[in-house]
Amino acid sequence: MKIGELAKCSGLSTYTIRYYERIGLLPVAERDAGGQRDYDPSILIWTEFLGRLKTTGMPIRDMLRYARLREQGAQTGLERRALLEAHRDMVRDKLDTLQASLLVLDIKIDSYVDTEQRTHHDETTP
Amino acid sequence: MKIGELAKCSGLSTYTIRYYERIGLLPVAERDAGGQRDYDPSILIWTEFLGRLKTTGMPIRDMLRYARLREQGAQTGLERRALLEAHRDMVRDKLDTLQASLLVLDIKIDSYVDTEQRTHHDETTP
DNA sequence: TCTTGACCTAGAGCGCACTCTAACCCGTAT
DNA sequence: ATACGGGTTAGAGTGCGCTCTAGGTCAAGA
Repeated sequence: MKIGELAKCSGLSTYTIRYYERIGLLPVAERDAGGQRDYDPSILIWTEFLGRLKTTGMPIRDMLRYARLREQGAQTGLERRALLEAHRDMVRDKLDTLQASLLVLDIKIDSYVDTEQRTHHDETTP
Repeated sequence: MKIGELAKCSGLSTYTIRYYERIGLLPVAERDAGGQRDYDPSILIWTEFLGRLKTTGMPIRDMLRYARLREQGAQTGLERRALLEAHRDMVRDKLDTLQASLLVLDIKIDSYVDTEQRTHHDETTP
């Protein structure tokens, strides 16, 4: 699997894939006879996991910590788990504040709806 | 209320307050005799609302759209409402994907826990 | 009077996460 | 043979959202 195909499958751009390799988020890729990157499809498991860390808001530097631990093998399991648990707690917090803000947003929107039903608005709120 | 106090109350830095005024997110502040910004406490309602848009991930350029509409007065209500509704939908989506990712994260963490109970790990997953 | 601390401006700098450019190489189809 | 559609590199550029610096003003307290 060449870089273009990995790009399609993973949703990352080829630029990003090379960038991730440069900084150590992706393992240094094997090369084919012509010197081009040649990926084992199992890389997709890793890119998908990275994507999940990313959508949950983990900064690259933390993914990097995880990636380095992973490369050091099984004895880093405890540390990786701790990293993930800390991250999970962060995600839960984010989820809570997001939920709270959603409620406020709904109330705000309702107030606009109300305002349109009466036909004037006092503008004392944002 | 001077800029330092607003900073304390709003959680924004004085840098950020001046920056927000520069770009139009905050109204151009009144000045006291000495030429220093002098805020009416009602500004806090607006900064709090901005904070909510920010924590829900609205980019500054959209907050700016909202702020400009607000300055144009009551007849922009419909447009503001539409903006907010679009944003709310975005937040709901984000909430859903975050929730899904949280589940995956939990499963992953559980797998680390299992792995530690057995005393070896096959490392076929991230 | 002098110092301190908070304020002012214009503009530069920063950290993040990409994203692109320029110049080159390689294999395949025409 | 040559053109094309991939790939390669090092390094520069981008967009976002601040954050800070330099050099100055101003009011109040010792």
